[in-house]
Amino acid sequence: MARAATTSDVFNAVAEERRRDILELLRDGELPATAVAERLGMTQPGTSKHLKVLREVGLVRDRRAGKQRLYALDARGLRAIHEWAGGFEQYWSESFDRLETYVQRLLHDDEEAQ
Amino acid sequence: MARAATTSDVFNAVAEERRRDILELLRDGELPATAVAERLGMTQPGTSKHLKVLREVGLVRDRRAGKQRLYALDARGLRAIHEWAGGFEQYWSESFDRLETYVQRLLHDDEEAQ
DNA sequence: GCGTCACTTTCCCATATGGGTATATGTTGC
DNA sequence: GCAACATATACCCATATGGGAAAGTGACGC
Repeated sequence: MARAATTSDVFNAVAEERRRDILELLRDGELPATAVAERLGMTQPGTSKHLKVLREVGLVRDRRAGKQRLYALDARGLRAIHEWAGGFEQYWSESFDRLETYVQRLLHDDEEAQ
Repeated sequence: MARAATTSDVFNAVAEERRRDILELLRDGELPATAVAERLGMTQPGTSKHLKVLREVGLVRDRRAGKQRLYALDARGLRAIHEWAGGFEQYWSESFDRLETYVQRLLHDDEEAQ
């Protein structure tokens, strides 16, 4: 097997930095595909592909406006990520304490080794 | 170019569900690699590879304990993800409203088209 | 209908993945 | 030193990626 498809998951879709950039950009409002490409300095076909991935996982919506296709953020899917990471909140608060315990254990092990 | 390395980012590391499972498991405390494999029903080499990725991005730490190697969660890196997703919080709250606007615009477009 | 603009899709490629199996490394106890 | 146990690495494979270039689709204005 290979790596999971980028479209299999919001997590996978968002793993690509370019796509995170796109989402951030779209916070300011709808934009046509070309504008996204320009503002992020990406090629037009490249942008189109990234937008497709985001569309497939439901993080953006698109609507036609004449020849243009306007892309808009649909951030609801990001909530799952926020909540998943939030489930670790107490642990990253404790991390310093834990790290200290860990370091002290290492030091202790060294003493024993000598 | 291919997809970004799984070790290039916390986002990429966490895109793999198996690795998220490992992190969740380690919330209950340190575990030797074999225990992780057993509890998640993964092969030993597979687990070892996933743990390596998590180690390289700093989401787990390991220490030797005799023949065993105990892995512990270091959740600090997940904070970045939590905060990044949190930056969209107001948007997923608004999403229903936006979706409505969007749908109405679609309906409107249809009317015009007829 | 036709040219043009705005995109999307198709191809091709280099790359790295995750999974399995087999093998190597490291540590302990005798 | 050696057997046994705990992990890590090396190999192999199928797969999908992101990027670039080129070709295809759709909508508009004349």
